[in-house]
Amino acid sequence: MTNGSDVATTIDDVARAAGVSTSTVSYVLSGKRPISAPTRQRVERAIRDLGYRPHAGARALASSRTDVLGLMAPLRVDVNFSVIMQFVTGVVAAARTFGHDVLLLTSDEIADMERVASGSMVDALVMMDIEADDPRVPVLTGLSQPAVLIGLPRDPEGLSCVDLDFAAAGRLAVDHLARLGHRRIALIGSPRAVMERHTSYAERMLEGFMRGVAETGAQGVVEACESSAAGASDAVDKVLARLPDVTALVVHNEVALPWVLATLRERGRLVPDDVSVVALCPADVALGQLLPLTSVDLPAQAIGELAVEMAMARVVRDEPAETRLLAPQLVERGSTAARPA
Amino acid sequence: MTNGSDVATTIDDVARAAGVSTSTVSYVLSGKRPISAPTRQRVERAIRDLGYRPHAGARALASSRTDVLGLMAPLRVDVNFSVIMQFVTGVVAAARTFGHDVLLLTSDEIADMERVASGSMVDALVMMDIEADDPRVPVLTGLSQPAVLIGLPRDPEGLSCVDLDFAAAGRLAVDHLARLGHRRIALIGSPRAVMERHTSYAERMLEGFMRGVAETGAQGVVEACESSAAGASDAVDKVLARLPDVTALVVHNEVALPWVLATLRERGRLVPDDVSVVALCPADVALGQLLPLTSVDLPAQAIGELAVEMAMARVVRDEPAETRLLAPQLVERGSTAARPA
DNA sequence: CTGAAAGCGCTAACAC
DNA sequence: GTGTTAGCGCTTTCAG
Repeated sequence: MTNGSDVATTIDDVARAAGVSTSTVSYVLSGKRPISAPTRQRVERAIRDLGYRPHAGARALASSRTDVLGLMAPLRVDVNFSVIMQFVTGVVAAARTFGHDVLLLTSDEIADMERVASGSMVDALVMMDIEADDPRVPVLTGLSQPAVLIGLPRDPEGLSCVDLDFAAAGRLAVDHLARLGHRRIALIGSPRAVMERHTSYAERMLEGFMRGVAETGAQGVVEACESSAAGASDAVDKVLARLPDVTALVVHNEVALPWVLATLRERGRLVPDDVSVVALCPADVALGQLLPLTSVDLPAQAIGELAVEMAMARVVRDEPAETRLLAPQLVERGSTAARPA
Repeated sequence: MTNGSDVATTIDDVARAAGVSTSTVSYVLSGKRPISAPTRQRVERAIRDLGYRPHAGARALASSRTDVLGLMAPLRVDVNFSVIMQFVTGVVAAARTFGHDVLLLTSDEIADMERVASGSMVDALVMMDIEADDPRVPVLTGLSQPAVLIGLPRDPEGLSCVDLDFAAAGRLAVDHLARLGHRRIALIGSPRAVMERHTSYAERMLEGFMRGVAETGAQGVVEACESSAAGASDAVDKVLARLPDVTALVVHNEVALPWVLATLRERGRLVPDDVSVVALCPADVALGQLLPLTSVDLPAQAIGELAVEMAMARVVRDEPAETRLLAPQLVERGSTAARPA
């Protein structure tokens, strides 16, 4: 008897059916005050029998909590859909474990952010694809909901941040290669557009790479890389032109990865015999290549989950903002070897 | 003076500031009754000055409209994140043009669907990844919100459906190849898991392909294909074993595409000289390969947009359900040629 | 063209 | 351990 009609059953219907007051029903639902076992059972019975569902809007109005999380995942040029989706997946899954749903925004417009926040549609916001001087950050600070940034702006202004420690990741990749004896190392990085808008992760990765080559005394070159077959072979060729005896590549571009490898083969450079390759990408991408790649893992899904946990900590327990940079992990899988003689 | 404090300004504040009644403010906002120019301006001024935003929950409670669209995009095994994201993008963008936001569900659980619908969190639902006998469909029918399926179940039960006409797409690919003289054609399709759960698009594609080979009197073989380098080369090798003199391939697997092409090269089969390839995928994927591929376009984003339009038509204008299958379009790009002598 | 006021369905004091 | 009730902020009759 789950209410076939079109007028939804209300909390009062339940109360009447269970022979209790509305507040009692509310309290068995929220658990915010003790209810005797018998009443609780009568109420639960009535809820089931009537197929009762609290009205989200009414609840939000009365409690000023929406149980919805806003996720801003701007789909800018050259972002990798597949990786974004991994973040999103992590966010949605984690949100559900906190009883929250996710409102998805795919623009990077401040206006959208404000609409959702000031309109009280969400309890908190998670923002992806943060730039060094992201204009959203100062606005975010003024909102009444807490926000978590996936990425690290130059000035977090007291907001929570979470991300892979890309600077450490860049270093880690270089250090691994240096330890294998490599002295000429190239970074095949993000598309130019990503760099030009000063995307947080790309800049930090670059910084870590540069510091790595500097401190190991290696010779390093950097090439941006568009996310296409043409862009990848272009980048590889430029590297080979600038550093003909390059023996190691760090690749930070999931889409280009297959094409980078294909181009290397075409140019007669064997991996890992002639040239070692370290990828910075989600593990499944590294594993899905023809030759499983040694990689620094980008735990996109885990970062998404963490972002939600940090957001909920602020919503529920009113904890202070914090910044968490995950230590990178390198897994050897066979695309790296000692420098050729 | 956009209200720095933490208590949000209400419609009453605006009314007071503008020297009108609350209903007048409400009506300038909704446009549901004529307002004289002077009052309208006073109200709009007050709204701007106070930085007023209607409370979404209150509005939903009073009007029983949420201006939110539910999108169920189940992340099942072997779905292609990148393609899903294209659908999602289309849905979100289109929703915004109707003044709606999007609540994203990534599970395929009926319970989640019912929660957001019965809890009045959404005005309508859009469901992706529909199976032939999808258990969500009968439940959907009983909800008070309209739903649009992206895909085509065996029995739509009066729900709106929209999708590429995959059967026609399969036929179109085969017909194109047959016209070029090809007589032995293979379909490299979706991963086994996708077929096994009777995913709507995969089954219809297969059906179109089969009908195509049957009616053109060609010889056809079909291989499932896992979405990895290994899976792709495996599928290609199986095809070559079963049909050594195959001269044409239809590939319906975005992720495997690069690896299929790589494997063909490794086996010494040149595209399009020895073997023609037609891909069924979004245009950008076909264009992003080393050799731009002749393809039947999967207009994922456009389908997402259409789904929203159909949903809104039902919400706003209460139009009846309809099924729309988009006619496939084939674009020649150089991966297909006449059958070799 | 504008106002007054009755809810929408729920939560959270405040009572007992 | 339970009930009563005053809002939460908005929409929408009903009146004028």
